[in-house]
Amino acid sequence: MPFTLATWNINSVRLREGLVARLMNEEQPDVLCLQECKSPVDKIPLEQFRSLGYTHFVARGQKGYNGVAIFSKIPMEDAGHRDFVGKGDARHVAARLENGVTVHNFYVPAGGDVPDREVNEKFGHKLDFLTEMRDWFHAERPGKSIMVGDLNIAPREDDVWSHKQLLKVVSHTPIEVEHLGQTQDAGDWVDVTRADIPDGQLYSWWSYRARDWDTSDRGRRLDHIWASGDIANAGHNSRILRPVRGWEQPSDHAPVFASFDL
DNA sequence: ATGGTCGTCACACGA
Repeated sequence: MPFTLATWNINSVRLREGLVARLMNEEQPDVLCLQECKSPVDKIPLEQFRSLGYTHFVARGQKGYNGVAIFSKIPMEDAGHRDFVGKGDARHVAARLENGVTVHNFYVPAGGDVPDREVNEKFGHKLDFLTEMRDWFHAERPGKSIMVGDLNIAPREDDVWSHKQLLKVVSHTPIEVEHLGQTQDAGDWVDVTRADIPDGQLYSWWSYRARDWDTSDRGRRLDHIWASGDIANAGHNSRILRPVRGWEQPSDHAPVFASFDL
């Protein structure tokens, strides 16, 4: 049974309820994973999403920060969550679809401005979070799984507008790329987006601070869809919906899509 | 080289 999955950092699900509904209406992903909901779970607007067919829902939330949610038209059960780095942050939730596929939804810490854990504890937190993900995936050996989210790292040279100018900018530093690579290897994860679209610049995030994000096009690919090796071949039709970044009062992230024939 | 913009929550803080 084929299905389509999307991941989107929404930057407040309450402020952008209408944009979420528009994406559901226009694109109809079977499963939609959101990050940065910035809302307690009991204040996430559900009614409109339910009326659009997204009758299944799991989430983790906290007031004002972080927050991850999975909306699905496919029946699914809560597959738990983990408090990486033990700060009580709502940065991970998992669900098991009725077809047996487990979906992990992550929001990796952004890491602050200075890429040095000695002077910026947020950068250390980001690296520690990735290390704990690596060790967990190594122990769990996930099979028949998809892992998505805002990983806040653009690993490849063609995942950023300027490799050279971003080498010392948090999200593209070698130590972050190394940590992300180890996390990917530990779970035998395949980068589905890049398996589908191996060549060329690819971005999912453009800063709010640019005068004209579309023209300057200084983007980064921070949002990812990975699949475990046993189902990675089923992934296809990957795409990033760049026009969504130009919708009214948008998130600074565009949604990333992939379909799976399973 | 610097500052540029958002969202949340009520003062800065995180991104």
